[in-house]
Amino acid sequence: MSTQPGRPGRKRSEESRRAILAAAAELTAEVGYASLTIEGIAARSGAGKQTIYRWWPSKADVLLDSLATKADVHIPIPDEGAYEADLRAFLAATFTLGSRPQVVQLLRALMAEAQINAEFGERFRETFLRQRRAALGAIVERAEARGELPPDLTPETAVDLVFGVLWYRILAAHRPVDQALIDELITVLTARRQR
Amino acid sequence: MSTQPGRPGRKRSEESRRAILAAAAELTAEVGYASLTIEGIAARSGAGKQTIYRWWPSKADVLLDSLATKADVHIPIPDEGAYEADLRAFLAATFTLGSRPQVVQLLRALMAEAQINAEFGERFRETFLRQRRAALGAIVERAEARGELPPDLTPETAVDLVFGVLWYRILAAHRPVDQALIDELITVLTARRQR
Amino acid sequence: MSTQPGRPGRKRSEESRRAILAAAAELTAEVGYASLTIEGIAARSGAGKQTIYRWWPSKADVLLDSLATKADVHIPIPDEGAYEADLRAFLAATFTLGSRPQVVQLLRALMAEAQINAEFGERFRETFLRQRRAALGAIVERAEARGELPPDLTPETAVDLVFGVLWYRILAAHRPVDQALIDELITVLTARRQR
Amino acid sequence: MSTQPGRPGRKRSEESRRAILAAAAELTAEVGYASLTIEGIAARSGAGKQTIYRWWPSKADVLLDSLATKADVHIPIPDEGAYEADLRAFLAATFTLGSRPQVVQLLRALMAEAQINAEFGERFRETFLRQRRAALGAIVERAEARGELPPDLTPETAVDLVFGVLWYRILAAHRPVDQALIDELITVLTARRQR
DNA sequence: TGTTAAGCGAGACGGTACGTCGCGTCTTACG
DNA sequence: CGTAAGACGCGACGTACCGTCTCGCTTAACA
Repeated sequence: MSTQPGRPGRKRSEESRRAILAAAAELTAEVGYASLTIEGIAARSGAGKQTIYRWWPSKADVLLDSLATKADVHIPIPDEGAYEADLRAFLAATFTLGSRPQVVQLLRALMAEAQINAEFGERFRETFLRQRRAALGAIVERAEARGELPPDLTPETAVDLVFGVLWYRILAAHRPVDQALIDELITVLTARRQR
Repeated sequence: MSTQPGRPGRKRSEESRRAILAAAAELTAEVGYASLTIEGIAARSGAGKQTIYRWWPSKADVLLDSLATKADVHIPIPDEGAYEADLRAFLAATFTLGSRPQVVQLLRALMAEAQINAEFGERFRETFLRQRRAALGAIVERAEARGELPPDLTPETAVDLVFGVLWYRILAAHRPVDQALIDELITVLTARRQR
Repeated sequence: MSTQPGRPGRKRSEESRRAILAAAAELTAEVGYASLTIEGIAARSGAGKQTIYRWWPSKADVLLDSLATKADVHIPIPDEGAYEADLRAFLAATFTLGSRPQVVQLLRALMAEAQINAEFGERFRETFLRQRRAALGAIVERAEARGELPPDLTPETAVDLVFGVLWYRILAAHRPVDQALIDELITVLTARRQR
Repeated sequence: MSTQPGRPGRKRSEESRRAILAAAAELTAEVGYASLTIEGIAARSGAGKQTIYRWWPSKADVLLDSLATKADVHIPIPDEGAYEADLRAFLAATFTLGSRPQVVQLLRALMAEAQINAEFGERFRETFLRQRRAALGAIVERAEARGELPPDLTPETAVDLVFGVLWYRILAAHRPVDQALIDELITVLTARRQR
């Protein structure tokens, strides 16, 4: 995706790159993903279509790149020593993100495209989804090693449960993720409630 | 969507309807949802495009209709008296469905379209998703009334958890749903294990 | 190029056809053949690009069709009984046509395209050029039968000489064809001058 | 079009120039003028596009230059003292050239471009066509001064007749120029036969 | 012997048009 | 009035080249 410096020929224009990512994000917010077109992005950004096709294989990849640009999308792996605190921090961070309508709209579009376009699906899973799973996975595995996970609940399934609800609310239920859900999730994912 | 009987003119052709639904399902399996087109369905089924547009608002609606045609998609609400048995029956039925690749492919396409096309999304949620939620919801609410649900777990969230994992595995993880997951889900959704 | 009447489906739109031919001729006059585009013709005529591609294989074919539309392009084969009179009539008609700048511009473009695009060249020769050759050819062959052609001049070459000068003036010399040239040509093509 | 000698900087690369002219000629023969592109010439010749644009205004000018490179394209003005001998020599030389398919293909392309691109047309006429006219013109004018031209045939028209047939056969008739035509032309252009 | 300036291959850039695909609408003739 | 057929206006696709613009490098003439 980037040009080595020691080569002949004009360098990739960083200005165009930024303009394209910005235009794509704006247009998605304005007209929706279904009406988003490469031609529209080119026109809005002042770039030529070829410049977009040169660097991204599809409009979804432009959006994926644009999403990565937004700073707060990167969720750190919390490690405060305590399982529940880590979990709470992770969920809070993730769900804060989920409360921004523009980001949610983007996530819905990307997940949809991933279903329809297998190659993009691969990229989406490998880059975006995997990172998120890894973050929560680290927390949960640490907990399991300390025996803080409920018995009969593998770390894998625990992670599936969390992301499952999160995505289900975004994709199917259209209900916001709130504090109550966080509490319930923590109840489900910790052994403490057994008494 | 249907023709009143007591009126002049030719009646809707049941033959065309079936051919269209079949062609749509076949083509989705063969070329994928992204490459599915109304023109393609018309050509394969021998119908005119107008006939399709007359009875369905979009290609996704044709597929949704085609899905409803498949017999075993209709999941009954089990009521064997015992919460865990009901739950197990529901999960088994649902997950059996999820093990048929063609059905899974269809579900992925419809869920994707629901993200991209708001009007279809509405129809998809109202007809397809709601029925399923209602089935599981009935079971879980019965359990709650009997105090068989874990404390701090509302019926709503319990249902979200189940469908969340199911859809997450279909849409994001691409891992099959197996017996192990069913057992874990039952563990999470019943209070009994706490002691 | 035409639709049989006894078939299903919408008929070819005669209105579109006319609008396209007119737009093509106008645009050629306004911006020149080099800047003539199918998109431009579509925009000006209010037709879709596909409609143009459906009926004509290239922009040159549209122009060729448009040329055939102009009434006075059709040159009759004169037969007044006398060779020189017939010849004079044919040359006058042909050269009158050659004095209309728009037609000349069109002819130059078509002849150019015929050099560059072999398939169009074939069509241009078979439809347009051949008819003209046939007209003059009839006159000259009649004259030869009566021994009115100069000795050692085959009818073929006689026709080549006439169209040669005509096209050469149009394509290479950019000089108008005038009465003097007609007189000289008649001198060359008749045996009378021999004395 | 050429670099002044007394200045700093790298000199024009003769090697590139030759490679470009050769590539252009080869490609025209291989894919035809319509598919000839500046990018193609650059790729084949190993030159950069900028180098081509620096020295030639269009692909047709490259070909015109390439044509001038071919040795036998330069037709001398014969002067053997006798009109008919000069004429015969000129026609033979010209028509020999016309029997080389590659040269003919080039001439067709250049004449076509001259119709379409006015500026190139000007250059083509001023450099290429004018020289040829001058050569034949000299012969014919000499003959006229000696009274060897048929009466009522101006030198101008005589030259038009010759080049007319030549180009007509190349552009429109696609028939080779043969000895018979030469004989007929000489008959037409000399007064001798009249008696 | 450096400095300066032009030419060079490479290749990204903003554009324009291409020819194709599919949309959703609209006649047709037929049942 | 429903139906298969198919033309229509439309909009976007992804591609090909255009002519221009950096890049880093090479090659000369001049200081």
